[in-house]
Amino acid sequence: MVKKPAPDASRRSERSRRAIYAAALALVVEVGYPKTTVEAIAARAGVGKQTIYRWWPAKADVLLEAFLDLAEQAARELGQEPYAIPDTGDLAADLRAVLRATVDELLDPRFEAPSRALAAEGVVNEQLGREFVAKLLEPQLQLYVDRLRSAQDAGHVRADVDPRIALELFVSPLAQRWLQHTGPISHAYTDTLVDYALNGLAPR
Amino acid sequence: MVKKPAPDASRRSERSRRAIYAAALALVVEVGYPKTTVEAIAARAGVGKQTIYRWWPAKADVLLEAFLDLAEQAARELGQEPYAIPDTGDLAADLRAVLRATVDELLDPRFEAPSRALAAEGVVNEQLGREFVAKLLEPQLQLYVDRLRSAQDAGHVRADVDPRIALELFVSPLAQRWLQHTGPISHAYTDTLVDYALNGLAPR
Amino acid sequence: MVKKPAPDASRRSERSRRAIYAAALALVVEVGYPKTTVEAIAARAGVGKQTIYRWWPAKADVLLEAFLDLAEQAARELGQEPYAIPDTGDLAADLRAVLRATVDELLDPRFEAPSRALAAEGVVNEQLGREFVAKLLEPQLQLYVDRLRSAQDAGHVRADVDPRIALELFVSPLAQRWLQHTGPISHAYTDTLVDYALNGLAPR
Amino acid sequence: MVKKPAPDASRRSERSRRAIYAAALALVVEVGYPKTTVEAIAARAGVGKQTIYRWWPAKADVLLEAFLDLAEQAARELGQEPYAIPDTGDLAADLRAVLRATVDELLDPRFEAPSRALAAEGVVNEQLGREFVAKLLEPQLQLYVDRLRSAQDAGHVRADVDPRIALELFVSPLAQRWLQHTGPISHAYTDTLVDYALNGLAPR
DNA sequence: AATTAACCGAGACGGTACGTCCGGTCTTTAG
DNA sequence: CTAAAGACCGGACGTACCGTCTCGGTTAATT
Repeated sequence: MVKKPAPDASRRSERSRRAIYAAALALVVEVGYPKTTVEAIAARAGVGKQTIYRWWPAKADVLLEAFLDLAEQAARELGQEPYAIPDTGDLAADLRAVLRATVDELLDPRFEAPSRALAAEGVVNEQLGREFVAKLLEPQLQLYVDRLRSAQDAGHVRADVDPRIALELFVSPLAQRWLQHTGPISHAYTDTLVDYALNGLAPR
Repeated sequence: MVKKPAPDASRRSERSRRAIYAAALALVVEVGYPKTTVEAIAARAGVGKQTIYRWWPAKADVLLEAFLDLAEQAARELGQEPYAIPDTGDLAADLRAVLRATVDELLDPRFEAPSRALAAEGVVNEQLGREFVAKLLEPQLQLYVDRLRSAQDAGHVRADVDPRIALELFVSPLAQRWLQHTGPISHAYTDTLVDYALNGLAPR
Repeated sequence: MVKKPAPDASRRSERSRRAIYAAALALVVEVGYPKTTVEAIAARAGVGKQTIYRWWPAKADVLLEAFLDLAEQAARELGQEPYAIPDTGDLAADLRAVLRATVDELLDPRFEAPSRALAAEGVVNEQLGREFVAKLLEPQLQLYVDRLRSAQDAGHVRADVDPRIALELFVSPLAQRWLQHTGPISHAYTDTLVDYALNGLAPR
Repeated sequence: MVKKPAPDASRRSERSRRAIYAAALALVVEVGYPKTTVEAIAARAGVGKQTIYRWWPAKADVLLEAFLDLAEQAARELGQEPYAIPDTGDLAADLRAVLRATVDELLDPRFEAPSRALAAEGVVNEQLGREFVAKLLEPQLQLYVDRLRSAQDAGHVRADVDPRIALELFVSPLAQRWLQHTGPISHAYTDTLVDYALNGLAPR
């Protein structure tokens, strides 16, 4: 086993890192993931190829980091308290609101191409998939867990329900429609999901 | 736009076609989808590259056809009346049974690699994705639609529920866990899904 | 040891071969040997890089073949009986004539760049050097051997002289001046060489 | 034209300079000239790359200096009065002696790799070639000029002979055989050269 | 003794070319 | 005419070095 002598991260060029993120995201949007080449990212970023290979093992990892950065940045721009589902006491309304926001994001072309690309790569490349889930998806799902627990405390959801599974009744159908084109996604659709699923969770 | 003068399908070599299916599936299992090259498929199948390009536009289409063939063959082997969900009158039991069977199939390594590969390609390649869904996924989902409608007729499911959406409460969570590695899949898990979701669909 | 499965020479593209020769020679003349890259040769010849690597192991070998081809072609153009030193009976005159012709060739820019490049590579790359000598240099030196032997038969050169060594008295000084820039080369210079050296070979 | 502000030679690290010479020579011997990289020289010498680029414009110049240093050092070790051909009154014997010594040096592996490398580079890189000739070759050739003039004074060589050309009858054949592998070199060979050539220069 | 200026080892950087691999096309030979 | 074989053009891959640059850290010479 030959290990590279890990480069000195403290001397890393911030400028290059940002340029690479931007180039990678732009190219994925413009020409799609498979036609996005490391060479093109380097050229567009005005960077040597080695600078990419020095810091990332593969194209997918570049894109993952770039996307995480984008998501973080977007979150920072958007809201002060970005990491929570509203808790107005009305669980159905809160879920409808957050799912509608998710629909909007999934339809935003700025996000669609790169996140679709990452999801695809994650399906086939398990290591990347797990990182994608751990860093991006799971934290968001955790918000649902929190909100559902709060609803359980308020007696709006059966106490024996596992929130980590319950949330999938809302989230997974949307995810599948989006990922696999198994159907259109819209506010009406997510509203319906909330309607159907919440009944199953409510106390008898 | 230059169209190729479609080759004469009647003179196509059945032997080559089967060899190509076998080689494609074997390679996807052995080295994964991205490292499965048309060249390797041709070599392994003992076939000229042109024979592949003559009949399929791209690697993904070869694999799709190969997989459809595999699925059909497997169904035929299994024998029974393949295209239906049992209808014992007990909707919950029937759904649990069919979902458990799905779990088993998803965990079968013979199917896992190629179907994962196709799903991934379908995420990013919309045209292929739609074909994958239309030819493989949707027919199976339709079985759920049928079974749910039957349950509606028997009064076990609210009449105003759209079965095409309702089925996603059972199917999509499983699909997402499998596709995105967001959690383990098991019989217990799908049983729980049926439990949670069915409550929401039952008449009050 | 992994051997490539030798490509089928009978299917080789003559067109590509000639284009590669032309491109290689042109580039060596234009930008010099070290800046002549395989990539540039391929681009200029309108050829894939692999087509070069398929048939030649290295840049130097391409150039060697290209130059041999050029030399052969030039020889064919020039004379009907190209492979002989004139034998008028006057050894000194004959040697002067052939050396003057050599000087002219060495000063011809069409030949200078590539042959200098090959000579240089041959100095450092023994395998190539030997091939260069065997295919190009030695055949020419052999002509001197023949002419000197004829002179020995005529009694104009000492019988105990080894022609293969004797020829170096005329040829090597010129070669060294040209190769190593140790002095200017001209007709007067080679005439002087013939004058000095021939005395040493003449019978007492 | 932008000129670098010439570095302060008085503060130059002697230690680095010697380490670079040693590393350069060692690498040329071990892996050959073309595979000797500036990076490897720096690494082997335990020196930053910039330290090399600060003091030398190119790899070839490093090697030239290193070799000049080696030659000087070797000469100093040998002791005697290095810069002269013996003058015993017997020109033939003196030339045989010095050429035999040259043969020995050319066959010494310590010298062969670097001097061959320099000669090769000099063939193709005129600027370096001229420096190589001026600093190393020409001084040695001048010794022959001196010895031949002395022989002319003694009446052993025709007065109208140009010694600068005459010396090439002895030296160039040896040089060509060595440089271009056109034949083996040995004491017997150089003795023969002296025999053939000297006759041509002797007064009638 | 403190300051300053340069060299120094180290190595990241933007680049270029390497030699390999494969996509998709075209050509040849056999059946 | 199909099919196998495989050469072809094109172009991305990941690697190796190029020559430049920036970063602390010595080390001398100047204050």
